[in-house]
Amino acid sequence: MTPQTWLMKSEPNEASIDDLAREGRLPWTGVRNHQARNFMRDAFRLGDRVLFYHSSCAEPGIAGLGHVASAPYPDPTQFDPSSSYFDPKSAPASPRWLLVDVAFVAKTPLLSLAALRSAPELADLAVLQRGNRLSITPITPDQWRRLAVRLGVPA
DNA sequence: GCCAACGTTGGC
DNA sequence: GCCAACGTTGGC
Repeated sequence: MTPQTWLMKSEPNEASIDDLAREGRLPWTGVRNHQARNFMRDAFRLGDRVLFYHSSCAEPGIAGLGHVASAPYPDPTQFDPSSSYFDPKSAPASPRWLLVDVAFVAKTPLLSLAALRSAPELADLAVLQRGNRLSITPITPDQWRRLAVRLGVPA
């Protein structure tokens, strides 16, 4: 089966594409939204493509590529009282929050949010829809082909 | 800092 | 189950 593609938002002051490039792979900690968690739990497959999106920063946009590098497993920060992601309602026997590891593939020239919005052929991206706040959104195969052109990478 | 959008909480 | 209040996200 051909890999699916996901857009995953990260605040670069927490984890940037440069952090991922340096570390090679990172656990995608901190997802605390059921819909985003369910994507990782139910739909992610090893090797799926990840579009690494910088959010809540001076220049939001797609900053690089990765791939899904693990099966889903419990996010350890939910059990850590010193973590801002601590969830007192979660127990190790029945963890509420899962994550996957994401591996580095490549940095791309920043495809900024402004550039995404100004590309008519990308207007259907979920991340551009009014009111969207979801930190993980699916990218269709056709959307990926159009994005690859803009990113200057092979589809 | 502002604020639109949307999710969650909790009283009823 | 309804819904008002409140909290969070995230661009600007």
